[in-house]
Amino acid sequence: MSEDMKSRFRALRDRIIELQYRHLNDMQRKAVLTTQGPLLVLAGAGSGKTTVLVNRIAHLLKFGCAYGSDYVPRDLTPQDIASMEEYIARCQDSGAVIPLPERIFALLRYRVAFPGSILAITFTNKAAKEMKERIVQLVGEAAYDIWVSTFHSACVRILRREIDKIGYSRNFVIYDDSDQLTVVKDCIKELNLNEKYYDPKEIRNLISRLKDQMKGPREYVDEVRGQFREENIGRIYQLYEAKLKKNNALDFGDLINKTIELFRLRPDVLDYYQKKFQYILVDEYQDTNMAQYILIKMLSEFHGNVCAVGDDDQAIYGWRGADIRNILEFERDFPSAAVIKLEENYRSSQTILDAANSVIQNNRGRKPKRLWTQRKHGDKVRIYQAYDEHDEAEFICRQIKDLMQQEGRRAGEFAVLYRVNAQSRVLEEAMIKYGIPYRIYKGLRFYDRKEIKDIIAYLRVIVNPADDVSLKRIINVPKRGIGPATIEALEGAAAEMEESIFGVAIDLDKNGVLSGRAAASVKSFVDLIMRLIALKDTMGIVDFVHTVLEETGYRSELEREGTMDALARLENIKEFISAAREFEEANQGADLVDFLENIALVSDVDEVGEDESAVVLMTLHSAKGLEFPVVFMAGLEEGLFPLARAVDNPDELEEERRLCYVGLTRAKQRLYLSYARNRTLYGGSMLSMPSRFISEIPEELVEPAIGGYAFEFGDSGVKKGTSVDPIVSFNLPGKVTKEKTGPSPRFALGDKVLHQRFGVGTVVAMDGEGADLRIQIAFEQGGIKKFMANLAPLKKL
DNA sequence: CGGGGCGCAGTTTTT
DNA sequence: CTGCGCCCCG
Repeated sequence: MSEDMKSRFRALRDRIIELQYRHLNDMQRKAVLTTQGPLLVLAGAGSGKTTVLVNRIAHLLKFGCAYGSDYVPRDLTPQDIASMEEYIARCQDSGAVIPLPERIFALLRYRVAFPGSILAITFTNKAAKEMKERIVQLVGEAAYDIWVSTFHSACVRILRREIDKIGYSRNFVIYDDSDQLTVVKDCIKELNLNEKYYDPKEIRNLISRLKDQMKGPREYVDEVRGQFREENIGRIYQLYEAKLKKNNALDFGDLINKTIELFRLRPDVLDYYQKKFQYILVDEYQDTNMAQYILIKMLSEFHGNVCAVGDDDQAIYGWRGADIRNILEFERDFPSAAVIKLEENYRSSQTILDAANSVIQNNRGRKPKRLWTQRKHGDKVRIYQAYDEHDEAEFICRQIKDLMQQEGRRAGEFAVLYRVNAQSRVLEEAMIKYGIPYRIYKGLRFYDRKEIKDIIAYLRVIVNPADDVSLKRIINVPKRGIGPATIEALEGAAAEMEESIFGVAIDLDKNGVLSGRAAASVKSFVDLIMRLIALKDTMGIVDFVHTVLEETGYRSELEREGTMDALARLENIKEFISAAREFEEANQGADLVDFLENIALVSDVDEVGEDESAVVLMTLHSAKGLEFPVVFMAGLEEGLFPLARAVDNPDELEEERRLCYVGLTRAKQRLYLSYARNRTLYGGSMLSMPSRFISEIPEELVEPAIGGYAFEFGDSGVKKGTSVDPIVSFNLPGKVTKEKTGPSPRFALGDKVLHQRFGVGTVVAMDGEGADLRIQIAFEQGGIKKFMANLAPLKKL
């Protein structure tokens, strides 16, 4: 075969492969076709990164490493060249992707990937599921063997097979953060420390963060040597680790760290997985922590094909241990990495993107990016200055109603985003008042409910009787006469004998730890558990859950209670059972261990944003990854967003700004930003300045929303003379006219005043002067309220 | 052991 | 203003 023909073939091959991805933009296509070596895809918001990931995986399965390679099939004929040319011509004429003729397809493929050699990591199970579905659409059933999962699921999958090699039993249970908290509390108690000085939540979080950085108790203690309190925390951590180990339990951090430990201790195991995973893809790379980075680094060592996709501007989980340096330093960590930026946005109007670009530009230490779109500029960003949070909420509701009426929008097209969950209540009340269907998406997980945790604890004990934490939870639920003293005796004996509580309880006859009535109660509990253990493999999961509920008396107890609360719990249990049924149907042959694992790792019982008929209310964090035609961002006030505690910490402030960026880029068509001058939060009221993020948006991109109170942007949240200029300045015709924003009327103590909202009242206190005059008014109805005299809609009577 | 009262804290939460 | 955790009393 002539060199000429070879190079002709390569050129045609590459051209044909490119044509397969003509529906992608140039950068997306490049990301799909760059299969060899490390690759960082910086995917801006709405830039189609999932499309890239999915197509990339499909491409690996279909064409392997053909593109750009030297490979030329041996049996290539001049005829083939001709038909390749003809195919290209046909494609170009039709403008569509014509199915590849069999022969050409065969010529193009080179070292195609096995599904089992691809590992695709996502951050949520939902994302994993969606990705898998989309891959199935492209390549069919081959997709089932691809490892598309979260870090945690992938690690569990490995550990279930191999963890016995590092001294755990393979039926380990997974502790979620509330289990962690229980253990931490136990530790504090056991060490005779005071929960006042050793806040369990704080310590739980610290332990998690340490694990994210792969720091064990030893490393921590070394670090804090000489600091009394920290040393004690180190002791708590140490004990915590011992307890988990003893209970044969792993927490979320362990899932990653034990996998790393396994790989370090057993090079043969590492070798197997390194060779297995020829291609590794990591989505949301900006949210990875150090341990996860190390894991990826280890796994990719052999083949070196890591594709990290993410957006440093959307890194909003630093407080959860995510380390933004992972994405910023990818090129250093993976030398010779290619970097591709996806900046074309398919979601928002240019105006919205410009606003988002302007805000995020104020962050240092980011990868320069600028989102753009081929779409129209669209509407300006509307800003509403509300008198207070009620006014703000009502504005949002009025606006939603108007848009539904005038533009025929459905409720599902709107999202209201806020910084803290506490903001949702007022919004919710307004939604009710205006008769707008809404859904609040709260982080409250279904599985966190007491009754569900109880059932789960039963199931865990049945699977793993060494699980003291779960055992203690249910040993006396429902009441069966095993009080705190009894439990303490069992626990003490267990510690002494280096046994689990259940291990002690099962041997009461021999060890004589208890006697009399307590012993009898414990014995019957042990019998109950033994009976259930014997039954667990004789029936399906759903039947077994029913059996547990009957045998333990849990259900009858609730039925007996008969209160509203008990009924709600029974409802939740029903829901749990239907979740179990769903799981059973979707996973034929899965056992109880699998089910429990699913519970621990999968939180989203109900899907977000699937409901077309309701406005969705959620925090900015929860909104990540979603999009809505109309977005309201509420509470853009200094002190709330950015949060007060973030303003004097540059890193935290930047994270707040990224959060703002995430919020802005959720909007497809319309974007509203609002803030309240008077906000009551947590019982205390505060006077707030508009968020600096508002003033970071150029004036020409914004306009005041109708009906707001006049505002002048000299009062931007940032002091004059700092980097942010007070840029927006206009007055609105609206509820409040200029006279009311000018020099405040001279109020005196005892004056009767009329407030637009609260009606008639009497001035009872004054503080400050001029524009800063604060005034307290006792209303005839509604009590005493505080105002800024020159802002409040007040009239002297 | 359960309920009521008190005191206190109170970002964000993919696993 | 909530929600909870804890303590005390019946």
